Amino acid sequence: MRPTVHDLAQSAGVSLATVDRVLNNRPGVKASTRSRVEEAIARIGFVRDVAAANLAKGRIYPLTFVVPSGDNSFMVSLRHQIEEAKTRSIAERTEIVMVEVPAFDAEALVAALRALRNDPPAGVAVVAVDTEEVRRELLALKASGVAIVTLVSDLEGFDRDHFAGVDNLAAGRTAGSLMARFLAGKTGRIGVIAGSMLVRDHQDRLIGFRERLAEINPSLVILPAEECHDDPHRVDAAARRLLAEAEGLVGIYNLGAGNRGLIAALSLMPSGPRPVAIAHELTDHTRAALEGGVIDVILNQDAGHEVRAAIRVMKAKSDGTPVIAAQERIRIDIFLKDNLP
Amino acid sequence: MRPTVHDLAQSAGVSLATVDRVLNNRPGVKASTRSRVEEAIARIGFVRDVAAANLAKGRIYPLTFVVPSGDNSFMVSLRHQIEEAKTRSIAERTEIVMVEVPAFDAEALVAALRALRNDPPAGVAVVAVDTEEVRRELLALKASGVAIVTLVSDLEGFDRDHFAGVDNLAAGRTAGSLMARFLAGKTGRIGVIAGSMLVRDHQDRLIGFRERLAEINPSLVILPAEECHDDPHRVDAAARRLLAEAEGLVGIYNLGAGNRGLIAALSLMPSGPRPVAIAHELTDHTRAALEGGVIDVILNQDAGHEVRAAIRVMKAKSDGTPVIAAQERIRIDIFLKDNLP
DNA sequence: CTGTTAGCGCTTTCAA
DNA sequence: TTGAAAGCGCTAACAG
Repeated sequence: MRPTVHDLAQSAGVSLATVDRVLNNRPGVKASTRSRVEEAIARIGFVRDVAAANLAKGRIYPLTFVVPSGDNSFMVSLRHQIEEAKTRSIAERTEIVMVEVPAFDAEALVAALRALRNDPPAGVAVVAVDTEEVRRELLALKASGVAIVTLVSDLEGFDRDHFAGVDNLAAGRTAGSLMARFLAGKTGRIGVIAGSMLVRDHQDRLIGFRERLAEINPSLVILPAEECHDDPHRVDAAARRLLAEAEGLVGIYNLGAGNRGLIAALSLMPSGPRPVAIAHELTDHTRAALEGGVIDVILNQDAGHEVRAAIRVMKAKSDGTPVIAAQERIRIDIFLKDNLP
Repeated sequence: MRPTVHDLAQSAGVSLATVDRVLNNRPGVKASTRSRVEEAIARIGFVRDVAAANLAKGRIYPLTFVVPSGDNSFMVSLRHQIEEAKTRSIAERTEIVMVEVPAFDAEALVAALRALRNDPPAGVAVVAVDTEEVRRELLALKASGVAIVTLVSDLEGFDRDHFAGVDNLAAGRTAGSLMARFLAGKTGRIGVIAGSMLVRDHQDRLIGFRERLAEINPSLVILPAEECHDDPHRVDAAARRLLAEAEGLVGIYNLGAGNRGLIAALSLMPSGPRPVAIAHELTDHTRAALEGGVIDVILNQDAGHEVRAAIRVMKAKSDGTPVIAAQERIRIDIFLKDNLP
């Protein structure tokens, strides 16, 4: 039988209450008594039963997700996954609140975070815009004991508890590799469509893409990125322009959202060889485009995994429990039409 | 406050014991009383607290993994992950036993499974060889209430509770796609190395690979698969033969284990264009080969994920709790040197 | 067939 | 600074 608090109390020659005080390092224990208990813990190999502790405490984990509003497919799916997680709240002892703020709006984000100060949750998961103010606000929360998880987009050099998202530089490099390999030495122009170069993820993807493409096949000409703000209409227009104007457009990479526009433009092309098309995020639209051969590769981050990982990490951090690092790492999924889930 | 058994008992006008009986559908409750309680459950929205139940029951989940012995890197890593899981046993209330049986040895497997009959665990996860006897043995365990999870390799049409592994037909198709796309219309010969054509996984991979390659570029000639029984030395020899003999060997696919042999053979090639090389399972060796450009693509199944999924599913099945399907699905990971974890 | 009562391992008043 | 005792939500004897 694994030792319990009773065994521990007996073994240390103190009462249950004292054991509990030491275990939860609460004040009011003489240093000598404390060390006597700690010694006993080591001696009998006591490991505290978190489930029992949570039961006794009636503990639930109040967790807040702060995410962008708007109808970008990926964010829609992220929010959907948060709703799904709410479904599991009773079983997982969580109480999840989702706060939506306008995308790319630092002030709104700051306000939302500040509002959490009054009644701080156990953890905050946030799709962060990177400004000084945002960092300050998150730091303040962290200082008051809130576990901070950055979601999807990380804050460079910021001491969050965890990042639940992918390495976008690596994602860009992966796109570059696949583009170059699929073109196998061919030369020509590559069109790039981005959301906004003000967002870190997109910057990183572009940098990685260019780097890798240049490494493998420097003869390819990468056209300047078209910023379409994740808007399908603008993506559509930009893609048409690229396809019509660029002589020898052999590849096209949409590193942002708005794939519906890309798919529409590609689908309208006259038959004949299509450029290699690579985009991000698996949605109903991109899945259909992959299956139909309109898009060749989809790079994906699993929103469900991100949300579940964020929750597990916030809970773990909030009670000092270890996390399984490999489990919480978010992969850069590469989907061809052949390995769709 | 969420309703408890007390509320339920009161609301149904019965005692705690009766509530408990219907909750765990134990016998000895009049049908009318039972329905009265069930009604109350629905009325007040009672959801049972599994953690508290487990505490009261002192419940632990005895789980048995039956896996092949031998030094194939993937199986080594699978066993390592099982050991890792043991590490978490106290927290997860599991008691994990790992039984090793010689690879591909149906009789030994049957014997190992039969031995579980005396004291059946809550769940069995097994890397199964597909024979009638094995199926019969697993069915018998299932009939006595044991949750059955097939690991890595599934049993076609068998009613297991879950399969924790990848779709190998899809994996083969993915390999075929990548091979064809990387070769971009080039013609030539493709060498294939397999472990054993008696194993379902390998059959499936080969079928998928051929199919897909033929669809995309029928001019490629796929050489007959060399069966090397996952042995690095034999793989090495086979690869050398292929590289030396085959005029215009443009690609090589190892769908089995023994990648050390493949890597050795490729590394010894005179400089000049190498064939596109695709293999399975990310290990220290294949990682280094990817990084060094010796291998182009590694398809992977995450052994850690498989083990964790198997455990979660066995626990869930064993107490009738739902599983999060998307979380337990094992992906076909595609690794290039750019997106290594 | 149904109910009473004493726990599971830990926390939390309330006294001392 | 310490301890005794009641209780978290559920289960399990043991009586009736």
